[in-house]
Amino acid sequence: MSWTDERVELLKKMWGEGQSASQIAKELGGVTRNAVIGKVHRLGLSNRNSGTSKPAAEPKEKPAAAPKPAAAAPKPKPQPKTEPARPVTPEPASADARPATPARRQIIPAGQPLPPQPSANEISPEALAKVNEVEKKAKKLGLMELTERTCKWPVGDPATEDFWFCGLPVQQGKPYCEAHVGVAFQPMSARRDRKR
DNA sequence: CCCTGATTCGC
DNA sequence: GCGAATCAGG
Repeated sequence: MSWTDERVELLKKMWGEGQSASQIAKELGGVTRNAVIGKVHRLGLSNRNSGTSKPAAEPKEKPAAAPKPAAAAPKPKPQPKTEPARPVTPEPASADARPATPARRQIIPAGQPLPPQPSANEISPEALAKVNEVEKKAKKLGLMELTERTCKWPVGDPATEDFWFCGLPVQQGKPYCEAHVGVAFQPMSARRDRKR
């Protein structure tokens, strides 16, 4: 595959939209992300610097480094960092209004029976919200579909048809995705309750 | 381990 | 010019 006009334009477009090199490569097909990045650089549009701690030049070994050609290209439209914007959907699982009592909420709110909870039962509401949210977009994988890098957080009752594993990309090392890692690994501030 | 972009250098 | 290999960071 060669860099035809069209392909280059798609590259420019996608890069401008903030797509990653690998995504662009996938879209284009026939090229690797390396190729894309290389092309991006050659095109001189690698501008996506926004504070990456790397202002100074790398003191590698570059004898007689030619100064960058100060070709001033007319840039009336400085591509502002287009933030993809997360369409966060705050889904109030339960509209339990309690204005008079801002007290702590019950344990786990909505229906889903929480899986293997270490022992603690006080997980940050934020983490829980995240879990509830993430379960909506879970891959809902079956046991056989799990791999080394799919979240193995179980949801539902194993005795039911309504049972599946999260399946989202795990967080480096951990067996769970980010959201589930949040509720899985608690500081173990568990309080031995249930005084016989 | 997964991902990201950046750079180098033989082709 | 091209892009795999490599590097550097998250």
